[in-house]
Formats: sequence, structure tokens, C-alpha cells
Amino acid sequence: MTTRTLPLADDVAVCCSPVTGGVLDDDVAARLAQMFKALGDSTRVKLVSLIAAADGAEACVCDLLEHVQLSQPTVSHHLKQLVDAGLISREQRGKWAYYSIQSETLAGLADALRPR
Amino acid sequence: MTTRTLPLADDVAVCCSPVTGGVLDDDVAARLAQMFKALGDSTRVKLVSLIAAADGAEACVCDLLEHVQLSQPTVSHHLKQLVDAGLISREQRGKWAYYSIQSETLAGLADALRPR
DNA sequence: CACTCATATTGATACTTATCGATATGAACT
DNA sequence: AGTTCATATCGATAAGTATCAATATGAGTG
Repeated sequence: MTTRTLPLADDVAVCCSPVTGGVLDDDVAARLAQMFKALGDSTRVKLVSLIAAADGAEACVCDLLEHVQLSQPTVSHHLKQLVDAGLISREQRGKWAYYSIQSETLAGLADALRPR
Repeated sequence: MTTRTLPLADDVAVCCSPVTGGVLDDDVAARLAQMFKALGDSTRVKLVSLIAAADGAEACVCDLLEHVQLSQPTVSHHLKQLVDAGLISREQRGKWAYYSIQSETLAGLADALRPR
């Protein structure tokens, strides 16, 4: 898989399409599934919680490596998936890459899950 | 993989452990990931929305088959995963198996995602 | 420019999963 | 008991993914 941004529903559409609020269009379902899939791995769930709990609500890979028992390439790979799904964002500052939570996307996901 | 109920954190623990509220224990992260993974497939997201939108908020497999272009065994397989994750429940009534949304679990998941 | 450090990418491998056809189960009906 | 209908399970296969060692990239530093 190469890096790509899925040409799917944007965040606005997602936030307005609750899972339990009616039959979802295929593209909305696909976008939701992409985000859920990104969270469908305990390592990635933990990475998100680590980033959220980090000082300044951002963390570099080196910080995260100390908390999960995985190789650096593997952690990098998981972070990429979270970025691709729009759940976290990446910012390069000097030698370090800082990851932070995309709260709006996460909140939108939560909203899509809430019963209607 | 055989049928199993994961000996992980129960729903109460999950609902009280927001993803962005601090570093998650491994077992809580695993339970959350199990539920997210169940939703990490567009077919399953759509099945959930179909069930929620169905008359009486429940649907039998035959109803669902009409709305997804997949074989009956495949739909059965997806439903099983959703049941195993606790997101929907199954009730046999006569010849039919009725699936319905586990709203509390879904609400708990939404709660775990909401920013703290 | 050479060197180091932090992170990303590549390539390989083992494991998982989505899917289907075939078959089994199990309930109602005759 | 035999038949039919709805659904589940099995077995196989193709596609996807998690992981790591090795290597590349790219930013700072001397």
C-alpha cells in the first residue's frame, strides 16, 4: 500500500452520519471503517492514549518507544496508519517528529457512534 | 480461531477509560481495540447501520442479505464478529435469528472516544 | 562536507482475515 | 420421519497486516 488520502467523505459528512441514525452510504461506511480499523489494534489504541497523555498533548517516536515493547519501524508503521486515518497529525520540528491528537476527528467519530 | 469471550475488561471499565484520558492499561486497550476492529470493516459498519435502521431496531440475516452484495456465509461471519465484540446481540425466534444493537456498548465506545 | 541522531521506508515472513461453495444444524410444517 | 427454510460452520484460498532487520532519508552539528 502506498501513501494515499482516500477520496471519501470528509469529516463534516462523517460527523453528520451516525452509525445508528439510518443506512449509511457505502463511501461514508468506508470512511468510518477506515478510522475504526486504525483503532482496531491494541498497540495503536495505546499509542493514541500515550500521545494524548503526553506533556503538551504531543509526543515524538522516541517517547512512545519507551512505552511499547516494539521496534522503531513497527511503531513508525502504526503511527503512519493513524495519520492516514486522520486520527493524529505529524509535525516535524528539528530532528524530531511530533505527533498529536486530531481531537475534531476523534470527536466526530464519537459523535457517529452515539445512539440517535 | 474458535469462539471465545475475551477475559478482558468489562463494559464498565471500558466506559470509564477514555482513549484520550490517560495511558491505558494493556487489557483495556485490547478490549477497546477488539470493538474498534469489529467496526473496522465497511461491511460491518453498514450492517450495524442497517440493523439500527430496521423496523423495531432488529433484523434477520435475510433482511440484511438484501442490502449487501455478499454471500450468506460471509454475512453470518461478519455478524458473528459484531456479536463477539458485544456490539450487537443475537436472538433466535423460530426459524429466524434476530440481531439488534447493543446501545450501551456503542454508547460506551463513543464515551471512550470523547476528548477529556 | 562528514558524522550523528531521529525517523521513515524496504523487503521478507508469519499470521490473520474476507470471501465463497459445500455442508451441517436446527426449527417449523406436513 | 421427511421436507423445507433460515442460518451457522467448515475448508480452502487470496488478500491484507504486524513485525523485524537492514537500509535510506533528512535534519542538526562540528
